[in-house]
Amino acid sequence: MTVTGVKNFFATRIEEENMKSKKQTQLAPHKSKGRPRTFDREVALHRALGVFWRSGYEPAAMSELCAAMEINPPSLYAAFGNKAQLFMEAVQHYEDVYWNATWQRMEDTRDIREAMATFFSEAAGILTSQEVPCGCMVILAATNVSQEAKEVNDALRALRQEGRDCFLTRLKRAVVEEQLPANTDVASLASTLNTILEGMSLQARDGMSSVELKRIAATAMTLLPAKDSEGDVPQRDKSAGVKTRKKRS
Amino acid sequence: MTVTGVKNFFATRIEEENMKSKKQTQLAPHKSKGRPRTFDREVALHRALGVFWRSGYEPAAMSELCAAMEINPPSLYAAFGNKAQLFMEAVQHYEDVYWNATWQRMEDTRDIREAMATFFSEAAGILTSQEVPCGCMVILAATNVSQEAKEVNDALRALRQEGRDCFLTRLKRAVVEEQLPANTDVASLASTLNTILEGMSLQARDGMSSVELKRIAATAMTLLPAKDSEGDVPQRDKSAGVKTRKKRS
DNA sequence: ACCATTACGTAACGCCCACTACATTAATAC
DNA sequence: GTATTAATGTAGTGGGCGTTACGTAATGGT
Repeated sequence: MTVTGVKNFFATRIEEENMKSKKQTQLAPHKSKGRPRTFDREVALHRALGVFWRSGYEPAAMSELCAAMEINPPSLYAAFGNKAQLFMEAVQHYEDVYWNATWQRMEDTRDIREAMATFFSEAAGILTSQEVPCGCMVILAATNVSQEAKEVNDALRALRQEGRDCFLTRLKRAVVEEQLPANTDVASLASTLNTILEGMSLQARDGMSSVELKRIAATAMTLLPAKDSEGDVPQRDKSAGVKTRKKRS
Repeated sequence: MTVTGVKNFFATRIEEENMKSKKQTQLAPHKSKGRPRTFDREVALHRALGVFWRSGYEPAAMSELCAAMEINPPSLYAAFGNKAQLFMEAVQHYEDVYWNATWQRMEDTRDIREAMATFFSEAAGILTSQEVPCGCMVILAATNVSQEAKEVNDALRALRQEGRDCFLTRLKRAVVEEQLPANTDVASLASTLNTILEGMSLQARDGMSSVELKRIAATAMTLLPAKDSEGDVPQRDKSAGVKTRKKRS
C-alpha cells in the first residue's frame, strides 16, 4: 500500500526470473534448463535485508552481504543484479514484512486517536525489533550517501513522502468523519507526525529503548486536537461516532 | 554550552599549535622557527565544515576537502591531524557558529512557550541555511557510518544527548517557575521535542523549505501543556508517575 | 550421448579511499 | 653566512570497494 513504485525505480532488471517462476523458491521444480541454484533466493534476500538494515546502504559491503547470504559474488550478481537493485528489493521486502500491516491497521482503525496511538506504538516496536539498534531502514539506510548513490536515496525519499501522505489521508478522513475539528491544519499535522516518526527512527538508532519510544509516541498523541463538540478546546472525549469505513487495498 | 567535550574525544592531538599560538591565524607574527603556513587555518576549517555539512562525514573525501580548503594533503594532515580530528574540530566550529547562540537564547528567554517557539523557528532557519539541503550536521553527518567511524558517531551521539538534556533542564525550570503544570512529564516532553528537532533535520535534508519546517515547529508547540490556572487537570496523565530523571550536567 | 544453458567457486580487475615519503622552500636562531 | 625547524607540492603507498573473467559443474532438451 505504502510501497507502490519501488520495483520500478530500477527499470533495467537483469533478473526477470520471478516472472517465469513466481512462487517457486527452491521447492517447486525448475522449468528452465541450466544448473539450478543451490540457495533459497528469499532466504538470501532476507539475510541481505538484515545487513542493510543494520549497516545502511553504503557501509554494507558486498563481502559482508555475501557472507551473510552464504553465497559468492557471482551468484549474488546473477540473482539480484547489483548492489543497488539488491537493496531496493530488500527495501520492498522490508516494507512487506515489517510495515505494511501496521500502515494498513492505521487505515482500518476507525477512531483516529486509537489509530495513531496504535500505529506509533507498533512503530516503536518495529524500530527496536532488531538485536542491534537500527531505526527504520527507509528513513535511515541511505542518509549520508555519496553522490553515486543518489538514485537509491531518491527512491527512499519517495517512500518517506508516501508515509507523510498516508498520515495526511488518514487525518483528512478523520476530519470528514468529524473526529477532528473542521479547522484542523491536517497538512501541518501530517508533516509533524511524519517528522516525529523520522525522529523516533534516529532515536532508535541511537539506542533508545522501545519503552522510551512509546513514551514519546504517547506524548506526540497530544498533538491531535480535541474534538470540539461546540466550544473551543474542551477535554478529549471519545464518544465514537464512526460513519464509514473506507477500505482501500 | 551544549558542546563541552568535543575536543576531548580525540585525546591524541597531533596539533597542539593552538596552545602556543592561540589567537594568531595569519595576522600575528609566528613565534616558532620554521616556514610559516601560507593559508588561514580558520578559513580552511570553515570550508571543511561546509563540505562535511553538505556531504556527511564518510562521503566527504579528503580530495574534496583539500580542494575546498585549497591546500594539499600534507598541509591538511600537518594542521589538523587526520580526517576524524578535522571533522570533530569542524563540529565544534559548527556548534559555535550556528547553534550556541540559539541554545543560549532558549535558556535566556523567560517565557517557556516563547523560548521554545523561538528556538524551533531559529532551528528551522539554521537547518536550511546552506544552499544545498543539509539538515543538522550533529544529527546527520555521521549516521550510517561504517564500523571504523564509530568513535566519531559516538561523539556526535553524546552531543545529541546534550541537546535533549538542554530541553529537559529548560522544561524543569519552567515547571519550577510555574509556567508549566506541576505534573508535566518533562522527561517525555524533552525527549519528544528532541525527537522533533531530529526529525526536522531529516526533513530539511530531504529538501523541505524553511517555511514548512516552521509550520511543523509551530504545530509542535501544541505539545506544551496549557498552564493550569488552578488545580485543574490540563494534561493527560495516563502514563503514571515518571521516575528515572537522569540529572546530568 | 551430446549440446545448450545456467549456476558455481576461484581469483582477480580497476578504482577510489585515507594517508604519507621525499625533496624543496622559507622562515628563525646563532 | 650556516644550521635548524617547519610547511609545501609532487607523487605516490597499501588497502578496501563493487564488480567481473573464466573455467567447471549440474541440469534439461533432443
